[in-house]
Amino acid sequence: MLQVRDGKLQVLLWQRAREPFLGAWSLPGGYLEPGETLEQSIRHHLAEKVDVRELAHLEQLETLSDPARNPLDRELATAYLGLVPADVDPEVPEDTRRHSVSRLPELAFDHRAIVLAGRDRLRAKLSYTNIGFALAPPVFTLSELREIYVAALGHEVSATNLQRVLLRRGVLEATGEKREPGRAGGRPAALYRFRSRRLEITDQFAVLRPPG
Amino acid sequence: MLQVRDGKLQVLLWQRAREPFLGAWSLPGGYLEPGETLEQSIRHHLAEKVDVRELAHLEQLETLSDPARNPLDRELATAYLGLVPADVDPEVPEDTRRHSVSRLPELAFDHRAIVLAGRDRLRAKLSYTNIGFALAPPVFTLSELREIYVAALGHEVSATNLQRVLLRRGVLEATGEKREPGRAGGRPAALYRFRSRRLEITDQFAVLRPPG
DNA sequence: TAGGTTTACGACTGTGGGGCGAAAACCTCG
DNA sequence: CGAGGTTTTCGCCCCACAGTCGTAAACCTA
Repeated sequence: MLQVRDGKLQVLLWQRAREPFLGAWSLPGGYLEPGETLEQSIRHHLAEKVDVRELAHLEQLETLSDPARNPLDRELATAYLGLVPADVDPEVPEDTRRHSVSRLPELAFDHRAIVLAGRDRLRAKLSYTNIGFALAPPVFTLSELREIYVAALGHEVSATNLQRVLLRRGVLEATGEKREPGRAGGRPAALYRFRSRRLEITDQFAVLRPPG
Repeated sequence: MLQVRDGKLQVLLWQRAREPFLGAWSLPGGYLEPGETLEQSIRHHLAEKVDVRELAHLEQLETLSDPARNPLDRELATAYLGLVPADVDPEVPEDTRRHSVSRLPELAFDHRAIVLAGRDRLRAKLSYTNIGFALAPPVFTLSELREIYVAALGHEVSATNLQRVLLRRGVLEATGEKREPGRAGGRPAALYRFRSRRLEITDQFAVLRPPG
């Protein structure tokens, strides 16, 4: 479960309560119950830690099958990527915390690789889909959106380009309102929202398109 | 297992020998053995049907978990996409055949959706990676490569653009040789090969690149 | 040697991302 | 109430690169 907070991309982790890797930080999850789909299982286990209704996007990453990934027992795991908007701040239990993805502690199992794979998937999709809707609040200014992109992508982003690209593709639309001219002075910023809150591919890959 | 043959994108199917879906066409596969990774299991089950050494590329697609996907029993399945170059023509057993992806018969389980997902994954990666190496023979002319792309993508492709794009990206390199001026007359075509035979991303997604 | 066929390659066009600087719209302070 | 500072917005120019087209090259057959 990734989220942008305090200008950093963070991941929700909790401390394992049993062997193997007792006490180590790990991704939330658990065993699949009979009659459940994997997605239902993810939501179900996540609901024990946080408010799942805030989950704006959930997609499957990969199924790990290395026989040695669990030293005690043979175990398969299917990893999912979940995204939560930057403005939600749900309470979490004592054993659960958010960690910056750029400075992860030691993680149990192959969870470090999973987190990095999720980060990379997110970065790629930020460029060619509207997936930003799952990281941004319902309405926002362009500079707020820029900060979210900077945190998630890990490099500078030009506000000018961001606006041009997302508007041209029809990803964003102006609400018509302006942010209350707050504390710091400066021109009041226009408010935008994502036109759709479902994943859509907005940049058909560059080359070899069908003619016409 | 996808392959371009006779100008069409084809998929390897076999007829099920037991319930459920007895007699229906289905994707090759089988149960995971203890100590195996999923990829080893795929190769192992595929080897019973065809020569696995010809498999130029293999990647995981998705894990299916709908409890109703198998009417008789609860069963998870992890789908893989395998690619075979157009020039290999391995013998297959009696119960196994290749079908055009654009005209699939009734398939067992959710296998139809898997085949279409594999096709779509292939089409996307043809545009932004060098994955063509897994569909093309070791050396080829540009028009041969064009036909492969046309079959896989399902629409016309300009040979001029294909050459420019793949050469500029450094995906292709000329062998220096020319095809034997064969039967039909015309200028003899230069031969090319893929510079690498491992999957590489060659088109970093269009937008919001790091500055510099 | 003329005509047909296939391949190769150059020139031109258009789309869209990236950079930059000026203008707009607010604040605060003197 | 105006000057100066800050933040946002917008227009202009550049350029990389995909897409189109037309012509030249290099082979065949008759």
